Amino acid sequence: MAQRRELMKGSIDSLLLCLIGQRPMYGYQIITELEGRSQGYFRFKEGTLYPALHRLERMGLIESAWQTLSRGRHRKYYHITEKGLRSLVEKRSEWQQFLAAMSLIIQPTTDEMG
Amino acid sequence: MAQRRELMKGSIDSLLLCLIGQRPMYGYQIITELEGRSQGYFRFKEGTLYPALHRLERMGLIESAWQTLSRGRHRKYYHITEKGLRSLVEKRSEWQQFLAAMSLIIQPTTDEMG
DNA sequence: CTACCTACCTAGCGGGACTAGGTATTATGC
DNA sequence: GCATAATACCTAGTCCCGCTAGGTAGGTAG
Repeated sequence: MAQRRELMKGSIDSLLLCLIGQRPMYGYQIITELEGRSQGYFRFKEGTLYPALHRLERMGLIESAWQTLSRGRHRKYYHITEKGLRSLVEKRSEWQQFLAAMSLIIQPTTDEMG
Repeated sequence: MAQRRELMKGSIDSLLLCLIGQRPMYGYQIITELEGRSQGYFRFKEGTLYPALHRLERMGLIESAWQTLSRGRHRKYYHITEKGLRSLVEKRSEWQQFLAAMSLIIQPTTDEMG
């Protein structure tokens, strides 16, 4: 069942903005953080995450800054922008509306069947 | 905001199975029915619906039967199959899990900020 | 130097929603 | 007769995006 993959579409940006909106994070950390917070449900592949981060940065919703740890070790931290914060509010609202519409249809129909 | 389009992916099949699972319906009817039940939220384009119906039929989740009204007028009614019913149960469960995972992340964070 | 972890990146594939166009019947209006 | 619009179906091609599969590079353990 590859339905989960499809369900992701349109939600990933909201998830990323949500996390980064709480505190600056780097890519690899986002993957483990998402898996932890969702109790194992979200397991982002790198090929999913990094392009998504680049897209968000291109759109000006997040910004990045390299941070060096020890010699040669480095991480790219992302933080949310003003525009990103506004977008996050909007995306949460979009999600709520979608949720409401879905639940109007998807209900378990305990008494409908002929 | 084209987010709505992406949110659809992975949900359309569930919506269609839900409707057809309640009673046989034809394509054009599904479009108006979905718009009505969702209070105007879902407005499927024909280029979205018909390919989706054909896909569901190819997968054996629904079956179709032509019905003639007056001379020349005809509708293709879809009804759900046994396999479709099982799939619907599964999809509803998938949706619930996705919903639970999303709500663990997407919450409005009233008290999180540093 | 092999293996695995961290940490980043990307070309290309696949699939699904949509665009834009088509067919055909019925009905209204000029 | 011709145009427009509603009902009712269909589909080739486009776009977007998650993912596959591969790469770079440093650090650590055997």
